[in-house]
Amino acid sequence: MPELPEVEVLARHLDPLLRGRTVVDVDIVRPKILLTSSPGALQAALLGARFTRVHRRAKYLLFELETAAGTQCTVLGHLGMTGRMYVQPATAPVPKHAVISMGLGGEIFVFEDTRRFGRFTLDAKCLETLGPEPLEDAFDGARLLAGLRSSRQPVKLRLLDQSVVAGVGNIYASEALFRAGIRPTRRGCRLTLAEAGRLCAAIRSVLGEAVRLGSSLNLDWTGKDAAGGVFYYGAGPGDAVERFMVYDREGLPCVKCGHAIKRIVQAARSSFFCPDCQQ
DNA sequence: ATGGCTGTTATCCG
DNA sequence: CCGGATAACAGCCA
Repeated sequence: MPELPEVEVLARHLDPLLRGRTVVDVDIVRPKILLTSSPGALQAALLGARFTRVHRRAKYLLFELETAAGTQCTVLGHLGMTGRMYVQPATAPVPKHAVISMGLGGEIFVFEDTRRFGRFTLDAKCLETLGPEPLEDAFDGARLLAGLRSSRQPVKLRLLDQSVVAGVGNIYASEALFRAGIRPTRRGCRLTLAEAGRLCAAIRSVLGEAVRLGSSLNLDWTGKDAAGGVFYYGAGPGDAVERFMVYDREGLPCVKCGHAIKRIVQAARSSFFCPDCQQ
């Protein structure tokens, strides 16, 4: 489920559920998700620790804890492509693809991830190279343009580079470029300041709207019933919420001009755009 | 049913 | 150094 809005909505969901709760049991099912932290080190940090805050940076969930020893500690969670996190009753069966679970006394905090691209780790190195948070004031057209100019890549691929702007993924990159009227194949370093300003505004609006929409919905966090209703909201059966304007709409009419949406492949990933609105 | 596709990203090669 | 390809995985769809 993981781009900035989905991670932000999840952090807001988990914060009140976990804050103040104490970890009484830890089950690390897939130690590969720990990166460089050892299972023993993570176990030691978590066992007896109390959650003090859950928040987000880029696509990472940040779990702030006060350890049993009384020290402050941050655990990073990343959902990869298919990660989910939720709190379930202790009596419910732990899901097939659980990678780690933590007993909270009466309830269990579960991280499940079928493709196992996710992470749950004490290793904070991956935060060091992240670019600006797109929803913060410091992110503007000039800041974005500076990032776009650091290579000759197509602008779509620049947006996926987390050191340029943090939290944009494959779906919202296409959506933002559509809103800004910029073709994904344009070299990022060739954009004008005015175009970068439009793209910056488009990124902020598309991410901001998705956070607001996701926060307003009553989501099924386990996703067991609906066909993936939690992620990229509006996919649920009978749900009339508009989803995307170009992503996954190859051949369908552009919502603005009616021309058929095109799909191209860039760095082995699909990009979608309107050939008329995005010259 | 086989192969191509999927919301991520670290690493490997040319 | 740069940028594209691949690998890490499992499931879904045509």
